[in-house]
Amino acid sequence: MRKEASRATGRPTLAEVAQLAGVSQITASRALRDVPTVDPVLASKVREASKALGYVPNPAARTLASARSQSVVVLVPALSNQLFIETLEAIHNVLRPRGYEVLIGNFHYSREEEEELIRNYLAIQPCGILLTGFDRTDASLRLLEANKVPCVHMMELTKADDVFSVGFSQEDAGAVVARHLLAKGKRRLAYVAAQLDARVIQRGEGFKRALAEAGVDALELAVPDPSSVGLGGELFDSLLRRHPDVDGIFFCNDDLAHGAIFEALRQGISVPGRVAFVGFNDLPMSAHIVPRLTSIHTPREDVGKHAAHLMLALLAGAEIRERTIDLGFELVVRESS
Amino acid sequence: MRKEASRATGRPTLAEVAQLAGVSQITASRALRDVPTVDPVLASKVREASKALGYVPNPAARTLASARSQSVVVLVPALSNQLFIETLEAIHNVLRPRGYEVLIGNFHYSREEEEELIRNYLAIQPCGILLTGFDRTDASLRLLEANKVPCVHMMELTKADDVFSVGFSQEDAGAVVARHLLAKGKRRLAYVAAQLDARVIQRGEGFKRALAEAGVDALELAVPDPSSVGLGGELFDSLLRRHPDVDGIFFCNDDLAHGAIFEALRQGISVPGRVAFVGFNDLPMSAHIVPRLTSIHTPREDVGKHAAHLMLALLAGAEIRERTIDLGFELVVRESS
DNA sequence: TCCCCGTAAGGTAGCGCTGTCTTAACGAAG
DNA sequence: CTTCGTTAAGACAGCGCTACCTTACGGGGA
Repeated sequence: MRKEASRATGRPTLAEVAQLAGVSQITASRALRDVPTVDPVLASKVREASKALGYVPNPAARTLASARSQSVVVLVPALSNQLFIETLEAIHNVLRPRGYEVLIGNFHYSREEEEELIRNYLAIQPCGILLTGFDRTDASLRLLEANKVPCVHMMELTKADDVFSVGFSQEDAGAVVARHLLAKGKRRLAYVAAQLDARVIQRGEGFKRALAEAGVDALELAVPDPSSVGLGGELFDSLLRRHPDVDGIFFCNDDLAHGAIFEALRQGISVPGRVAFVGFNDLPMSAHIVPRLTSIHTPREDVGKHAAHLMLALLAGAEIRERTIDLGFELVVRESS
Repeated sequence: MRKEASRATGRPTLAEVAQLAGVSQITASRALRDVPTVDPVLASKVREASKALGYVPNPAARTLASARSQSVVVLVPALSNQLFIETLEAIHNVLRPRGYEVLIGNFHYSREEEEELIRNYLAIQPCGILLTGFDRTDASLRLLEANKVPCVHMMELTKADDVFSVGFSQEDAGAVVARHLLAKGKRRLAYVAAQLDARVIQRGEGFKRALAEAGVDALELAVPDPSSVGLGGELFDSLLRRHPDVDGIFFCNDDLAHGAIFEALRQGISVPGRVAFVGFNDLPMSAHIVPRLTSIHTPREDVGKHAAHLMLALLAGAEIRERTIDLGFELVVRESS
């Protein structure tokens, strides 16, 4: 029986579980955390008692005592992009069933905002952080370093082997698009981009490098504004005015490409007859739009899944052989090119 | 100076702030929480000391001591629907700057999964819960009741005045669409729906009721499958086969309508000439698709914003006069009807 | 036979904060 | 001048859990 301290939550505590199981509190604690030094017989007694009482551990007490929460923070640059939603969902599906809380931070493509989020989230003593890409402020890096929180980087890869990353080569994807458009006989090619984050720039680099290797010049129209369907139409229109002879466009994401398709339809411009379009990410809509959009299919769910599993391995203190997981990408050729 | 207990986090604690400010620990605690019984002079001393040390409160300790966390749980039926993303973003923008953690639970349109989430999230002793709609299991209701967590319901409204809700009338929105299509001279009208949650059904009821009042029969094609662009095309196609004379369709959301527009374009069916389309939610793409889609614009950001503010008022113990906040909706007429 | 050491269980003492009760101080009323 | 009520500050005792250290026990080697 518990003493009637008015501040108690009323929920069963570890002490009650231990008492019912006839062991000490610390043994019950160890049994429920699967610490291997506990006699299996005692451990099962503890689990029975826990179930009988409907015991649920108090995360706050655990965090306070161990100076480490069961929360994993995930920082993404946007939620408006369906891409990251799918990654987050995959992360959730791995971590939640294993008792981890997933905290989402949206830094709106701002390094400063990301730094602020890191600063704030460190207060809750997360057991791990999943980050998007590698481009962040020095202060962010120092904070992460000083707090010794395991980090996994998503979406991009790196040569550095002291960091963990799960993703694919954005540059290679750009190059594949370039070669695809060249193979289709297109020669007057452009990269149209918005929201110029590191990955968007890498895609463009890969695209332009592959064109240069083929001896073809690349046009480019890149604006820092947030990406949107409407912007895609505008950018296509202004590119076309400046370069009426353009015959192939690589958009840095599908949203822009969708907007361009609508604009082309309005202007009566044939796609891919007069100009071919290629998008990036392969959002669900791209398979249905008229004309269906050729796009790079990115493994965003798998990125989330693998990143979460890598984090689990780090938390378990496992020896990691592969610090870089390249999940590749796939060019899905459809009607628009 | 702190004693060198190896288990300490190394971060400054409230005790150190209190010592530097020359007050007791509890006074420092009260000062930083803006408890009104603290002398303003002492309070400002405490705030200075806190800033000087770079003090950040430990949420776990606070939660353990007060038996209530600074976390607000938000339960939504889906993240794949852009609608809820915008609502979540608005909630974040209100609650995070005020020191609350926002925890997102996605119950995938499953009452059972929602119940499970409620059960699990109660373990962290959230200070409030934001819920979507009113349709949940009895066990869920009992859990919420028993734990005395303040709740705010989003998206739908209710007559019951012992609950807090922020949203708009889904039925009225359906009725407005019906009257709009009738005004356009359409007489062979259908409701096409997927993912039949309470709100989708309410929209259909409003639509059909308004048609009945005008003496017009309503066709209906409703499937429980998850909504998607592809499904919209399929549903439109099968409706058209069964009822080639249909001349106006209300889709339960924009995704379905977009898919139908693509399908119509493929089949060479004129929209709105032969059949008019109306969507629901007014996603960004609807203003750009060809033809631009008529839709009900729903105030999802405002729903999030107002729900969060209502929660803040509840947490502050304020007296709430308006327990129901009706934010309305707007029919945006475009080319498709 | 004794000692040492490895392993499993327990005792103890916090982690950092806040609820509750108590005390101190002060002005107003009798 | 005393008494009382009110407000502000502090003392104290946990909240529920786990890290750390200690103890108990048994087996193997000298």
